[in-house]
Amino acid sequence: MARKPADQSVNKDDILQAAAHVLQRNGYEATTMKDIAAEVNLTAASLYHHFRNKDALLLAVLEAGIELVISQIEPIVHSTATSDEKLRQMMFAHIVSLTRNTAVGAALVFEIKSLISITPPPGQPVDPDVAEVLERQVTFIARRDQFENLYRQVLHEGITAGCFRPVDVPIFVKTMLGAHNWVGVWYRPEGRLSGEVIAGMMADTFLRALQPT
Amino acid sequence: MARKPADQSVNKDDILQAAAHVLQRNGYEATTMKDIAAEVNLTAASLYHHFRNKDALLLAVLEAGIELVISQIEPIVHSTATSDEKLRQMMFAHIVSLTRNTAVGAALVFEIKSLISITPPPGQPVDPDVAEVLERQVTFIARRDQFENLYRQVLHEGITAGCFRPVDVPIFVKTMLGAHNWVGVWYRPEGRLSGEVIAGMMADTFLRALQPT
DNA sequence: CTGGTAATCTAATCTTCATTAGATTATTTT
DNA sequence: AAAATAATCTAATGAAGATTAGATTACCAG
Repeated sequence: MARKPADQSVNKDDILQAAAHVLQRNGYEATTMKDIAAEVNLTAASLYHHFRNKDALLLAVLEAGIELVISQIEPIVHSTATSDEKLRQMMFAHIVSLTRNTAVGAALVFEIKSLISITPPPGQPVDPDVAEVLERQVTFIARRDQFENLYRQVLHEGITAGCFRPVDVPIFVKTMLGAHNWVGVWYRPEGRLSGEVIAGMMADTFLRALQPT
Repeated sequence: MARKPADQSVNKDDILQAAAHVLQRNGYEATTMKDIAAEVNLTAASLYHHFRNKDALLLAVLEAGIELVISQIEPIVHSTATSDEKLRQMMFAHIVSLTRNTAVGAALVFEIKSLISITPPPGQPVDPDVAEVLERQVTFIARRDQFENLYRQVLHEGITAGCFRPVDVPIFVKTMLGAHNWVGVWYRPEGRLSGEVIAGMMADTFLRALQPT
């Protein structure tokens, strides 16, 4: 009993998807390797063939999530649209993305903390595996900041252009992002409204809030 | 080595505070009874004198949190102020409260999921302890809904009065609450702005978004 | 004072994981 | 088709952590 035929064997991506699902359901600490493995019909031990350890797996989920979102938002920032159009598009894309992939969306919201609390062990000798995870963790946080910066840039740009009223940019962005992130938590595909409709409404909310008086 | 002198012995409230802190730091699953106990200079075993089990303790933290917030928001809803004044006061109070007690605030945001995932064991016989926790869990969720309803009420009221533009109330409320909840995550007392200033800005944001055109 | 109760402690117990070791078998390369 | 590699499995191992059992001691009511 060992290797399955090629077309049944899972790849990293399958595992990431599965992990994202389980993560959404249970949260990081409550998610066991066994749970994840079960989703793809493997045993827990098999996962170690694909990922160093549980932390590395989690991190991979988050990395994939943030990269996906960034890849959708970044082009908009560098487009030639006006600031308010840019912002609308960014919010729309971001929110729709979260509703499409609530698993990753919720993971992004909820698991950062687990992530942050992986502190380097007080002793001197650092296990290379741990070191790598630590490193990627830092990179991930940096990536999140870059993402937040995309919104900040557009805001600044718009304020300077007089297209938006002057607001405290960092606070306004946190306000928006909080609202957005939360969507990944409460949105249900079978709910009353589609992701697109919701995204439109929310974008409206924040754009109106920015209208110069 | 046993009972400490009365003035050094801890009460439930001390433990709740401690639990809230640790919870904020580590998240539910990663928080050990030992961690909590350590904050109040007890051993893990001693906590069981005060709480049935870990779930009951967590629940107590969340219950205290939501009750605190509701107690601050509810009177405003029933005051005689105009809808927009009410809403401003509600948001202000809510956000300030979250910045004052980030421990509980963050717990409220993050731990709902742990809470929700305590599903009744598939078998028939239900441990009375588990039953009680389950029951309180339902009550807690109901309480959260009631809280959300306070915001909905005021929104409706304001829209009917023509004081706010017509928005999709449920979505707008989720948008606001997402933004608010998130404050409990990023706010740092040593940060650039005070809780009050932040609360004011955020309230502004949403009130402008509601202005009839 | 003396018994009763409350609050703690220490020392198990019992599970639940993550992770590792050591096979086993499918695919691919040569 | 033999050798190398990849993907799995089963069966440990080990540690962490919740919970329980059984003292022990402080404080209070009579």
